[in-house]
Amino acid sequence: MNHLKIRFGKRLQKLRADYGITQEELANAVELTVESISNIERGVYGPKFDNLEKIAAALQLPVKELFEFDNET
Amino acid sequence: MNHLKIRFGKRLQKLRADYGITQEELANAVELTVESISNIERGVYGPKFDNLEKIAAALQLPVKELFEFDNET
DNA sequence: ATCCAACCCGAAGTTTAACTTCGTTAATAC
DNA sequence: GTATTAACGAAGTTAAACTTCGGGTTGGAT
Repeated sequence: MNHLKIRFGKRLQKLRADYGITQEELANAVELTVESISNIERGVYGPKFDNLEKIAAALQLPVKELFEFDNET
Repeated sequence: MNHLKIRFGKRLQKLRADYGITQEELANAVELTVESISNIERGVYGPKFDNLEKIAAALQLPVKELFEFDNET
């Protein structure tokens, strides 16, 4: 239905909020700009593979958690 | 310990084998070359976001399944 | 009311990961 | 011996990911 990028972005936004950090703090941890984090959360683009790993590490989560969407098997 | 790319590649290789198709057949379904599938399975690089989605679709799996590794929480 | 923090949202430019295209090698099976 | 499947390198191309500007909005302090 929705793109993966959109769903991933929303999922990231929620997990980051739950973790209690700002886009800027996540950006620093992942070594990206705030704008990039914003773009990723809005589904403008997905992160490249290396940054997927860094994002999961920053939030202290396994990568698969970032792809755990509602309504999915 | 191992890179995400390596673990992802191995996971993909297993899931593809379980699904019973060749690299070439997956490549056709995803609109990539066989060499690219080979590179991804060997962890040379990870797929871009759009192709992540296509790979999961081709194997009729949710994306998160591709990141379900052994020994992980 | 205004300052500030956090974030949204384009547009235009840059970088480099992802991808392709060659070619070679090797194992298995028929 | 020849298909099939896949590993593996190197060199070149493409476009997704990322940056850098800019301006705009919201909500909560002071």
